Amino acid sequence: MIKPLRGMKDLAFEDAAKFQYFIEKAATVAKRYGYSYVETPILEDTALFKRSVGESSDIVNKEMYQFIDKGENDVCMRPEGTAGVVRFFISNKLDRQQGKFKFFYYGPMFRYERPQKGRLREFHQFGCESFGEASVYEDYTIIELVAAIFDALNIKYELEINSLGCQECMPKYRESLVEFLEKKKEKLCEDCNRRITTNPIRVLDCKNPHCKEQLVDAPKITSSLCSSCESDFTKLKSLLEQNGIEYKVNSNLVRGLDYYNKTAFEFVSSEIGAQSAIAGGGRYDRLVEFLDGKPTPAIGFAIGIERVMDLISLPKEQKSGYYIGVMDSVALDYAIAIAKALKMSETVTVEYTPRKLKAHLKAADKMNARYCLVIGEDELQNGTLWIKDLVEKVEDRLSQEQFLKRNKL
RNA sequence: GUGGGUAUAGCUCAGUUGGUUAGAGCACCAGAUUGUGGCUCUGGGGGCCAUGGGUUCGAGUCCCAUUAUCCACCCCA
Repeated sequence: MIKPLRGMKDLAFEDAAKFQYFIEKAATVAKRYGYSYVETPILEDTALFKRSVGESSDIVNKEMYQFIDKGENDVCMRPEGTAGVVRFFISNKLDRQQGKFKFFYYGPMFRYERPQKGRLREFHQFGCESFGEASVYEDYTIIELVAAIFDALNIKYELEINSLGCQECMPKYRESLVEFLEKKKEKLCEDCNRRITTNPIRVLDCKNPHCKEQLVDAPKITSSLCSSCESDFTKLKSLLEQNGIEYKVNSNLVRGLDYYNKTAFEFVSSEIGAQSAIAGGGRYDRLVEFLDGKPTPAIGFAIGIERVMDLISLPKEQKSGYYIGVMDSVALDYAIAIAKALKMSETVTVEYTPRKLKAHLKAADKMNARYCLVIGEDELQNGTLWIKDLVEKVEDRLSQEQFLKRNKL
């Protein structure tokens, strides 16, 4: 038996319904915030991700589905969504226009990781990217947008924010952090020691309790910000407060992708296991430039759809549509013709196996149909239909014309 | 990449210290005075006990390997 590949799942039945429900809600909210839909290719030039996500990140280092295609191009299945949208933004020369552009997208992402709860190799993200707006009001608004999506879906979350500083303050902070870490070197774990040179900020994020202990009095980025980053961060916090969005400052919050600067945020759920980040995002003012576009400030986020799946409860489904059954196979042709007309406007299921009335009613009930329509011997003889409303519990016998007229067909 | 757990019916799981024909619930199908649903009762179909090796008179049960899967580390949404 051929099974789906490791870390890949079929999406069907209730999960499929939840997925569509999520997309519908999220897209509706995103559109209200001025975002329009964009779909970019799943396969991209490997260089795109190396240059955007960053060579130092694990994603690029060891998790990419990368291969050489038949034209000998080095290609890669996208591990995240932002790079593709930024590439689209630049390829279409939108960076040369002065306007502001906002896009939302959703679709599959691929990372070659060991699967566990909330972590698949093929997973889906819904994300938004806003280009051309440097104001901190946009930082606030995009966080508000994520919150609005979760609110629309009745999902509980905790919001954590941080500022990663800019070109001015980040390098200085980095220096002082490295200095601090060098002193503690022997007491830190292997991974942390490696990170001191590769990506020192990530040390702050280490889950090892011994490391955490050592890092208590590490210099904090939030107290090393330059005046403009500092005032933006303060403004962001007050905007969140004014608008009733609860948050916690987490000065150890580091986004795993190299392109972030200034505002970084994460939405976390305590109800879904170890992989608790349900959305993450932040500002990436330098990324467009890195990818050969004109310098353009930008900010975005992504929601992990699978992570949020268990937190969604679908509205209860009402009985609807028609079930058509026959008690004798001679009536089938007749049933099919009626079904064809009905299908212009209704969901219709025809059972081809002749059954007793009781079995048909049972089946109609099982599939949540509103109406059960049965053609038996009597109906066949005098050209009528027997129809029962499974909700109102009333039944009727109509001629075919009467029935079609009643349904305006 | 590193740990640990699990693998028996379509699904959720029982299965005694190894012992005859493999169990339940759910789901499915059929019946319970002639053509009336959701409840109930009765019956039925459905298993290479993940795969491959061992140990044994005898293995679903014990041992080894492989594979899959889950959870955690790591990483991240």
